[in-house]
Amino acid sequence: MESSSTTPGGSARREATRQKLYEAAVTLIAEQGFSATTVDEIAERAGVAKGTVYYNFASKSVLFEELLRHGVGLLTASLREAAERTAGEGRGKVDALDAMIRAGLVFIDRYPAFTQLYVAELWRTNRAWNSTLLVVRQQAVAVVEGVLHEGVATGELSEEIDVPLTAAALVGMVLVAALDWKSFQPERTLDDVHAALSRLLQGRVSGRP
Amino acid sequence: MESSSTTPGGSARREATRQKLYEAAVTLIAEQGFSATTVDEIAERAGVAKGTVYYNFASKSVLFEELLRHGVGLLTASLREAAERTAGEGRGKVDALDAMIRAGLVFIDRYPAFTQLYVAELWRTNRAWNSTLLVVRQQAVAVVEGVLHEGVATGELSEEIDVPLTAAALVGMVLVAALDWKSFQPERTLDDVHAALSRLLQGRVSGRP
DNA sequence: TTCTTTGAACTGACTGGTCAGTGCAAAAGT
DNA sequence: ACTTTTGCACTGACCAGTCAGTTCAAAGAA
Repeated sequence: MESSSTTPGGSARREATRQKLYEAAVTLIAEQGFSATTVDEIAERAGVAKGTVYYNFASKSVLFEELLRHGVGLLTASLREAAERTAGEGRGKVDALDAMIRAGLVFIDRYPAFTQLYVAELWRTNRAWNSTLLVVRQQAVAVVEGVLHEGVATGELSEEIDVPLTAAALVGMVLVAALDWKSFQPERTLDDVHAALSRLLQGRVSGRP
Repeated sequence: MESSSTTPGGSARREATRQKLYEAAVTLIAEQGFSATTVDEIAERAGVAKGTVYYNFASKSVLFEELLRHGVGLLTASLREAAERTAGEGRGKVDALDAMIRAGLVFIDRYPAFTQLYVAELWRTNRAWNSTLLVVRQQAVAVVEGVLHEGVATGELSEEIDVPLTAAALVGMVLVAALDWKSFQPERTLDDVHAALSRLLQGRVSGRP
C-alpha cells in the first residue's frame, strides 16, 4: 500500500542507487539551492553516470519531489513515535510536546541538510513541486496539532490556545533554534539545546520569585 | 573609480530606479529563488531595460546582497525602536519582548516577500553573499539577545536561560508562525497572531487550575 | 528666452557559455 | 534472459553579462 507512486517494484540494486542519489542531491541542494545544482553534479557526487539519474527518475524535479516525500516521511514517523511513546507511558501532553521537540532535534541533528532544504523551499510559491510540499507539510504539522487538540480536550492545555498557530510557532521554534545550533554553535550538545527549548515551552523563562 | 556599493551620492532618479529594482527582485526571488530568477525578469517587472540593472548594480548577486542589507536594516531598526519604546515607558523586559514580537509581525505583514527570501537563504552555505548574510543576521538577532541579557541582569528573567539559543528560538517562533499565517491563513488578523504568540512567550499554554 | 553642450542614465541586440535532457551501443549485474 | 548501469556525444533552450548607441535634464552660452 505504502511506498510512493513511482516506486512500483524497485529491485534492491535500484533502491541502493536511488538512495545514493538522494544523499548526493540533499546535500548539494541544501548548500546551493535546487536551480543552482546541476544533474551532472548530483550524478558525480553519487558516483553514478548521468544516464542512471534519468533511468531512475523522470526528471530533476521528480527526483527532488521524491526526496521531499521521503525525508518528511521520516520526520513524521519520528514525531508520531515520540508522541505515542509518552502516551503509552501515561504521561501528560506537555511531556508529549517535549518529547516531540526532542525528536525534532534528533532528526535535525541527523539530517541537517534535509532540514535546511525543506525550510528553504517551504514558503516558496510558483514552483513545480508546490502541491507536494503542501501535502507533506500538512502531514508533519498535523502530528503536533493532534497533540495540542488532545491536550485541550483533557484540560491540560488552555482552551484559549490557537491550535494551528501554536503548532506552527512550536515547529518554528525548534526549526530555527536547531538550524542556528548546527550553523553557528555546533559544539553545543543536543541536551543543551533541548533544555533551552523545554524551558521556553514550559514558560520557565521569567525569573523565580 | 566606480561609485562604490554603498550608494554614496545617488541622484534622485537613480535612487528611484534602484528602488524599483529592489521591489521587482524581492517578489520574484521570494517566489522562485535566486537562481531561478533571471535578470531579464527583474528588469521587465521593474519596467526597465536589462542594461539598467547592470548600470546600477555590478551583478545579479550584488543586487541581491544590497537588497538583503536594505531589508534587514529596516527590520533591525523596527525591533530596536520597539525595545526602546517600552523601555522608555518603564515597562519590564517581558513587555519589551512582546513588543518586539509585534514589531516582527508588523514587519512580516508589510514585507512578506522579503521575509520569505531571507529565511530561504539564511542557512545556505557556499553562496556568494554568505558573509553579508552573517553580518546582517547578527545585527537583527543581537537586538533580541540584548533585551534578554538586560532581563537576566535585572532579575526579571531566569539566570538559567541560554541567551543565544532562546533568542534564536523566539525569532523562529515569530518567523514561522507569521509565514504560516501569511501563506495558509491570511484572513487572520495581526492581533490574533500576536495574542497566540504572547501566550506562548508568557507560558500561558497550560490550562488554568 | 532660445539654443547648445554635457554627461549621467538608460537601452536592447548580441555573445559566449551552461545545462537539462536525449540516444544508444556496450558492459555489468542478478 | 532480463534489468540496470555506463559513457559519451549531442542538442536546443536559456541566461548572465557586455557594449555601442540613444535619451534627456540641467547648466551654461548667445
